[in-house]
Amino acid sequence: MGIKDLLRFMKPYIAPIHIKKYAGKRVGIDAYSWLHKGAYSCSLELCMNSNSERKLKYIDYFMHRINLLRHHKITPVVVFDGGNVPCKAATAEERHRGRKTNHDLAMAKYKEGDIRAATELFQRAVSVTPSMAHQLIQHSLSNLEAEKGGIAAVITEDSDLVAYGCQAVVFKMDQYGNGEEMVRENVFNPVGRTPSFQNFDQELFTGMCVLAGCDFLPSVHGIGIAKAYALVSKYRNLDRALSVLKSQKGNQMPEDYPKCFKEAVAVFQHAQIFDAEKKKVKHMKAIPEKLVQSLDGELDFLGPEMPPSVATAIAEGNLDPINMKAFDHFPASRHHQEPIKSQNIGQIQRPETAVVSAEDSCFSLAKLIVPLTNNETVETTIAPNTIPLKVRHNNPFKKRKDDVHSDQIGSKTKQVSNAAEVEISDTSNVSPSNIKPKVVNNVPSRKRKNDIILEHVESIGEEVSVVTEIESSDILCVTPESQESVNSKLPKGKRMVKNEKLKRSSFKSSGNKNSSILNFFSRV
DNA sequence: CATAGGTCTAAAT
DNA sequence: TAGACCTATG
Repeated sequence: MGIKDLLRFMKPYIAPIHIKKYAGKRVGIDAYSWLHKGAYSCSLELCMNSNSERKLKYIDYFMHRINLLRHHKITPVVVFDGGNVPCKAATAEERHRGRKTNHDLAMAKYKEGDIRAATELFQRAVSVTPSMAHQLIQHSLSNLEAEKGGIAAVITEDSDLVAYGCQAVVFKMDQYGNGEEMVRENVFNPVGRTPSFQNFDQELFTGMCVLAGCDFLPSVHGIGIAKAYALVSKYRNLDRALSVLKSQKGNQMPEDYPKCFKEAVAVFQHAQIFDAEKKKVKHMKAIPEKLVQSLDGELDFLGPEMPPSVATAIAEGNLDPINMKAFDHFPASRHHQEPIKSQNIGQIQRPETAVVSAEDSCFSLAKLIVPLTNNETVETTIAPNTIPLKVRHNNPFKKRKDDVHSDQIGSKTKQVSNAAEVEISDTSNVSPSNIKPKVVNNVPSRKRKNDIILEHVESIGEEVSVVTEIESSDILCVTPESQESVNSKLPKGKRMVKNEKLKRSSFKSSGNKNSSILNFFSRV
């Protein structure tokens, strides 16, 4: 997902930061990435629909991070993405037909008053088109600027956010608030950085992203981020870049690529969002008449039309945007009436779920933006037990030896699932037997026979890398102790070294001196 | 050099 | 399963 290779390409513009940089600001949060990650800590309970406390561990995870932000005086604007499935790479032709058919059928049902059937059909339309809810969230995140005091940055794992034009995007924020940031302004006002985007504007940049291949449209064969950049950079105009590309590719370019291209770009620019004040769906940015014409008046790629009543219900968290059913009424015991306090970062609050301010919330279609400020009345909006989590076994933050030489942060992209819903699949994948961690802490059950156990690394706040010839089956466990000691315990030929270049990517230094896990290692 | 396609591996406490 | 890494191929 996201824009293929974008983060790697943009590496010169990505730098480590601590989230406290955004003290006093509003920061958007792509809630699903945290939900997914948090769900790993209690996947078993979720899968088995256990009643134990542990089942709500993911709330702790989420709230811990929310509290972290609030501790740093940041106003979190949490966005729940109700979208589903990334679009499959069906041909554009099929996509269009399917969408049209389902859309028509859905509209028919809707007129009959059968909202549920209609929305089911709408979903099919959506599933073959870009997941609109997903886009909307992101778009709203990036453009709330004028409306609600602005979103200074968005925390996400999804490289798409850059294409949407967020002011700043923070990727891979960890539990201490360390992350990797890309600031829009730095991209467009570069000082001697390569690649240069000095002559780009947001539209050109977005066009480049689409050309390189995005969730909504695969790239033309042979075109990747580098060529996309070259094209846009050279012609400085999307239409011209497109026609040059067409002349180069001939019929290697799908017939409707230009049309799809325009739609994809438009999705990044003009998503529908829910206007919290007027309580209806609107376009984030007006669609120019010119665009309407060039698209033949068809705008359904931006998502189905939604009547204000439905949109409002979704936005207020009363209606599941996926199945269009009302959420169950929660048991009274699950309600949390106390306002959230911003102090006490260590203590995790347990509102069962998202907290929403009635008067200050704003959201877009199929998602919820939840501002948290100190003195609001809070209200539970989505019960965890009614929103099953779809757990994906992905790996957003993999670090490898190759990252080490880089001055920049790792190039990985993110993964944000669009699933708003919910089943946890395949428990076997998360069972210990299938986990082969490269680095583990000293949880006994995780130890393996041939583990190399390192008792201590002295200065845990210092970056250290392990450069060894570790067998792939070896697991390295490192806890605080001296480096010498570490080396003495390593098998022959293996040693632990300090590596300057690891400084940023290797270690979560701030905040937690008790951390006992050296969370980086290299394998040769 | 850039891309496409295969292979490998995963989050959290 | 998706993403990140690796590499054969153009």
